[in-house]
Amino acid sequence: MPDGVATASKSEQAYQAVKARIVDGTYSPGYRLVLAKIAEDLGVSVVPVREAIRRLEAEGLVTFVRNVGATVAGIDPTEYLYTMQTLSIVEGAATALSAPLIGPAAIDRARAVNAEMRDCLDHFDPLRFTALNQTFHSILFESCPNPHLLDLVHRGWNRLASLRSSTFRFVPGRAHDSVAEHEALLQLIASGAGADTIERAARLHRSTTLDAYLAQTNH
Amino acid sequence: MPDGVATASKSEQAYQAVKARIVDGTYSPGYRLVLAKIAEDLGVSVVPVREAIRRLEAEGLVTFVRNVGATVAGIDPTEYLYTMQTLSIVEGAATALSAPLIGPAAIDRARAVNAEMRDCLDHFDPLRFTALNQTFHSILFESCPNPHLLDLVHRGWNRLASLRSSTFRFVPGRAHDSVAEHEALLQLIASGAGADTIERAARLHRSTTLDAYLAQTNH
DNA sequence: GAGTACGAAATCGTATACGAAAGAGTATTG
DNA sequence: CAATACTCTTTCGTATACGATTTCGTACTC
Repeated sequence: MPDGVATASKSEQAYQAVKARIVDGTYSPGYRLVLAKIAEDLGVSVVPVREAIRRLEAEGLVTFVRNVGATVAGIDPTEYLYTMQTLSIVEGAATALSAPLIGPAAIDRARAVNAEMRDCLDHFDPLRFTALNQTFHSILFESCPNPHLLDLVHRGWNRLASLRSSTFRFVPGRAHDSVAEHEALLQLIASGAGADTIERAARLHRSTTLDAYLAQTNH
Repeated sequence: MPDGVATASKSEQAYQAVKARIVDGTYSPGYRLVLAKIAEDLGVSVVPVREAIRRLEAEGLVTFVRNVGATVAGIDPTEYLYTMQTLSIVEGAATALSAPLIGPAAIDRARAVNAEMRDCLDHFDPLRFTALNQTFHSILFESCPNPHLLDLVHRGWNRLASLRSSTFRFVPGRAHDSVAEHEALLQLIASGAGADTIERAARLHRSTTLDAYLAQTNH
């Protein structure tokens, strides 16, 4: 036993490392992922790297073509639309299932996060706004008792994270609406509204973001 | 070039082969999947088999523990519930998105399939009933224009197929209701009902099946 | 000059081999 | 007799090596 903590497998290390580089934008969409090169960079052999890449492919973060190679998944607007639509569906449902299990403390936390988001609008801090936005939504859906559904939500967010770094542009007007919608959503949850109502509101919130994106790019 | 058709990779072959054996019940839940043994059976080495197993793990068909091995995924009622619930959500949405794109011809086909299902009830042919049921639902959601969502639906069905072979018991009463619900669903779609209405109906249909299962096992 | 055929380089796909971890069974000791 | 330590077996994890496939550059021909 080299140390106290359980050492992650090489394959897992490679997965985490490559995923991190994709999500944070070091490897931007279209970047060619050469197995041998990544293996050398990480100090492991190609076999675990290959496994990591295929996992990332399954999550939609990379595109893999047989006998040709892997590239960081692209960003075409159609893909973005489909991903957002799917996320709106699964996240809406996850939020609705979470709602009855969200305690007053979590609601307060979410409200505080949303207040910070409002501040970010005044100080124009899009990066922090985006990070807080993810935190806010996490609070709402993390209590979802269905782990499969929760996993789908996480995958959707990851996918978007990799796309966002290059395509998402902060739209002040939309961001303002977003904060207001968040508050409305919290009130719905606090008031013990029905699952259908909450699901509809959560889904609408995301759909509206999608519409804003489309209006911005596709005119 | 060995032959005209594109030859599948060993890894893909292994994936298909093991998946088929799980879905058709040759490998039932709990079955221990030893890499070396499968590799020998399929006439390939362990590397592609390992890749196949990990893909199946990502789809929820097998459980994998590091340094211990893989087993065909279990069937505990909680898992079943979560899977069905998730499927009801994504399939409901996929069906709603499909609805406007389903032509009269497809509706007729679906109606014919449903009629055959009714026959199966008279002749008591649960196996064929189950197969037809899948065909029926496929017709409804296959037109879904969102490929990500469609993929989630397929994964859900696969997952259930592997569980069903050992847990699902055919319940005549429920099956009868099911046929009636199918007809109602078709009428909704044919009448051009709104997406919300169709989604709700499709989801309810699956939830009811889930309830029937729970009533049967969890008393 | 454009298009095609050929060959070399790059990269992936998979087999083989060996080291590492976990589990089972057994001997030993209190 | 129970508990523990130890070894042996099984199986996985990963490195290395080599064959297969694709791609790109270059020369050749029409």
